[in-house]
Amino acid sequence: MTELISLPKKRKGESTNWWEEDEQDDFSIQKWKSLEHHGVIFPPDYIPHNIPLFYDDEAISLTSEQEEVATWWSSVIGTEWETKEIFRKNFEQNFLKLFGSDHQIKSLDKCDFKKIAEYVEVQREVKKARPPEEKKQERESKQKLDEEIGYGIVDGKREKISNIIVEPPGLFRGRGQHPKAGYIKTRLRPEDITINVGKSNLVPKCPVPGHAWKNVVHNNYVTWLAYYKDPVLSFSNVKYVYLAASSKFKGLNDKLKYEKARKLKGLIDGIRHDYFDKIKKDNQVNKQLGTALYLIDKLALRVGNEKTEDEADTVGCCSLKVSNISFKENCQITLDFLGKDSMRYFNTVPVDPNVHENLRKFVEGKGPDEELFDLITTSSLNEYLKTFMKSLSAKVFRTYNASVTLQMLLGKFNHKNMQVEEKVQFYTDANREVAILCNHQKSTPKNFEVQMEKMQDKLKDKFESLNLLETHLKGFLSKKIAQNADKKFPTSEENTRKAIVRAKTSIKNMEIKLKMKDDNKTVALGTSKINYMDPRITVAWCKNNEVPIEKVFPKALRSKFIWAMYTEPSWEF
DNA sequence: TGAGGTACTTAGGATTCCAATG
DNA sequence: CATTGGAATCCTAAGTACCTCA
Repeated sequence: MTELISLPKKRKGESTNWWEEDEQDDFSIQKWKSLEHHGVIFPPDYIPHNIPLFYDDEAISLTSEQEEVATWWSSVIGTEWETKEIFRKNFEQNFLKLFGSDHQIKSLDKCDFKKIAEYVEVQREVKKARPPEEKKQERESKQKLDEEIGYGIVDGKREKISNIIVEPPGLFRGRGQHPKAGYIKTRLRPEDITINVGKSNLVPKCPVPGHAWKNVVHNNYVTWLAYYKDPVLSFSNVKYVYLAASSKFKGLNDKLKYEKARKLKGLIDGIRHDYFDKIKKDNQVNKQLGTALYLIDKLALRVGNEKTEDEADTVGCCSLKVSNISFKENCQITLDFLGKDSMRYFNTVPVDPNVHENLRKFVEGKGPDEELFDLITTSSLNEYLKTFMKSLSAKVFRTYNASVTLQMLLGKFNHKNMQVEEKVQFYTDANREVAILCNHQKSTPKNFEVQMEKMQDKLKDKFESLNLLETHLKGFLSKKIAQNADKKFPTSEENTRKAIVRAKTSIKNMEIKLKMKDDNKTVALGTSKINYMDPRITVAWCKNNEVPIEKVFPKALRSKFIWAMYTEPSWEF
């Protein structure tokens, strides 16, 4: 077997890699012994441009704070945010508050941001048009800064930090119908930040002169380096600063996640047996538990925690409403609801007859806004799962089903002689099936249609030149001089044959590309690759089939999954 | 048992990068 | 050499899960 992945050399008797160590178990209790880092840094202060806002054709000069917020709005103009009702309404309220009730500015509709918007546009152009050396220098100084403070030291090992710059101020872009979309996200100061470092390690210096961190703690039961209250959702949300995906903290948890899913694989037959039991003959609560778990297992639904009034109204399995389900003939149901990120789940599937009957009963006598599963909660469902395995919870089913599906699909591969590109396409097809199972979507790229047409045209051209080549070849065969004997056509029969082969592969590749593009129009492949499919399945498959790993895992994924790179070709999920 | 808090994973869109193309 | 479009990465919102406390 060729070694297709370049790996750090292992030294005899010395193991510096966490995934080769034995002490992974106590990670669940104590995460580290020493932790050292440079804290967080803050986005640059706002620099005013002193361009006025016009109100009833009158120039209004703004304070720096008002101007900054007005400038945010200016860059929203022309995007769909500008006309999004909640966003606009919330912004107006927030914005007017900055002026006070006796100020003449009383309505967003009458505000004219044109001059500021022009300025924003010009600045954008200026930034884009910077000379390349300047851009390069900027990039380099950014890298240097990152090199200096973008790393922490955990138990003596240098680790990348994922987010050292705290979130800049701006307008809150909540997704879907988020009740707080358009709120002002205020600027964070050192006084908002709690720092976590080792007791005997240096406390990071506050980067803003004359200011100080809110607090410094030494909590080694957690993996975060710092946290702050979210400026918009401060009542509930906390933002953490963590190490990057390549770190031991993240990698080890990731590995444990997949190991848990593999354990579920060993139990799944018993679990399915048990929930079918519950579906059939138990009391109402158990009927709901069994039926909900059936949907989670079969359709890879999220568990669906309750949400508060201050969030977009989305659902998962346990929070499904009567209006989200409809019943079709042949034991089919249609689920239609907005899930995480307000992405629509819309699917018609046949279900087990008992499930179908249960669901019909759950709906009986309820209004459209009432809960389908009114007798259970996500906690009670997870409690039920704990009876099978102490660390089992609903989300493990998504991981398990995604990984099992990938393993099964890749297991069908038996085309070792394929071109690498075709092998990659096979992999992508499997990836897509998983993504569809998990309902990972993306919006159709802008001017997708135009680009498809362009590619179609190109393909047509390629067919035409293939035709010409074949005619040219016939010329040789009938011993006539080909009429295209000039310029761009090959001068020998052999070369013509070669050119034909080249043209054919080129057409084939183009067709593959075209099909992939269309198939992937609305399917997001990345999410399942990053979060759901055990990377060892992919690594083993690549090794077995001589596909270089970088064809399927870009750099960031190779370092995230460094622990999986040593997987043996014979490994199975 | 339910609400709120905490810590972590998962998610799509925006932005940036980079290589192919004219 | 500039443009452009797809891939890769960045950003931060939005989930899950579990704990504590009344």
